[in-house]
Amino acid sequence: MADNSKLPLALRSAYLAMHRKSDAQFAPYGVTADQFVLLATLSRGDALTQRELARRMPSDPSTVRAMLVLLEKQGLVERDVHPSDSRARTVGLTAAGKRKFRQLWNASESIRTKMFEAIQPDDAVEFIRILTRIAESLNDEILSESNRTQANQV
Amino acid sequence: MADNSKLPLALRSAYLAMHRKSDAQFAPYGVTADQFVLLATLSRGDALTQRELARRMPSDPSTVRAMLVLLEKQGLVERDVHPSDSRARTVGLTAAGKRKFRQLWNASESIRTKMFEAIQPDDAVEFIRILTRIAESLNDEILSESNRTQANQV
DNA sequence: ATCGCATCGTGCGTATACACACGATGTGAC
DNA sequence: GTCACATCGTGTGTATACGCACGATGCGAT
Repeated sequence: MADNSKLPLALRSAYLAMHRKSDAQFAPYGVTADQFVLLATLSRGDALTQRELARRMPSDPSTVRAMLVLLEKQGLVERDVHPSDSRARTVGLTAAGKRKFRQLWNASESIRTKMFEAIQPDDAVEFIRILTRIAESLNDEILSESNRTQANQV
Repeated sequence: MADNSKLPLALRSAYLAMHRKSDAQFAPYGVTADQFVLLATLSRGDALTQRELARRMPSDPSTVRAMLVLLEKQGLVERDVHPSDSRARTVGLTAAGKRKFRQLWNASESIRTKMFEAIQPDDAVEFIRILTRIAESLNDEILSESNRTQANQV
C-alpha cells in the first residue's frame, strides 16, 4: 500500500502553517484566524443559534461561546434571545462586525492566493472535494466500535 | 475565478475532523493526538534537541516543552543534557514510550485507512504533494523574514 | 396535564498553539 | 580576551479545542 502514514502529517502541517500565517496576518486588526472563521460563517448566514454556528464552522459549542464572549466585547457580534425557543440565543454581526469582516477578507486575500497557487488550477476542485470527503468520512460514524480492523494486541 | 475561498475552510474542516477522531481513538491509552505526533517524530529520529523536535513536528518550542513535561510524567520520554551544547537538552523515547507508540500506531490504523479511502489511489501521491506545497509556500515567507539558513539535513 | 428525555447555553478542567520576554550558554569579530 | 549577538530552554499570558456535567427549557408519548 502507499504511504498512508504521510497523509495525516501532511494535512496537519498544511493546516498549522495556514493557521499561523493567518493569525499573523490578522493580528494588526485585533482578531484571530478562528475569529475570522466565525465572522465569515455569520456573514453567510445571520441570526444563527450558537449551536448552528458551531456546527457550521465546524467547532465545539463551548469553544464558540468563549469566542462570542470575546467578540461581543469588541462589539463585532451581538446575541439576542431566540424568538421561539427560549433556551437558544441568536447570533449576528453588528455593523462594525460586517465592516471588520470586509477588512479581514481583503487582508487575507494574499494567503488564499498563495495557497491556491500551490495547486494546479485543474486540480483545485478535486483537491477541495477530497478534503471534504475526508472530513465527512471521519465525522460520519460516531465512533465505530464495529470496526474490528483494529484487532490490536498489545 | 475558482472558489479559492473554500480551500481554507475545507482544509480546516478536514484537519479538525482528523484531530477530534484521533483524540477519541487515543483517549483509552491516555495520550492525545498531538502527543502521538511527538512520539512518532521521536521514533523516526531519536536524541533530538527540543528545538529540532519542534521544527520537525512542526510545532512551537514552548508547546513542545509543555508536552514533554507531561510525557515525562508518564515515563514515555526522557531528557538528557546535550553532549556538546550545555544549553540544549536531548529528547528520546523510553522503552515504555516505544511500546506505547506501537500500540498507538495500531490503534490509529483504522483512521489512516479511512482517510486514505476518501482518495482515489491514483490521486494519493499528488494530494499529499499539494498539501506539502501549501505548507511550504506559507512557511517560506516566514523564513525570509527572520531568516537564517538552515540548509539541509535529513 | 405530566413525565421522560432530548437539546440549549453555560461553566470547568485539560491540552495545544503561539507570542514574547528572560536568563544562560555558545560563537564569531576584534 | 572581550563583547555583541544568536540560540537554547524556560516561564507567562491569551485564545482554541474539546469533553463532561449542570440547570433550564422544549417536546412527544401517555
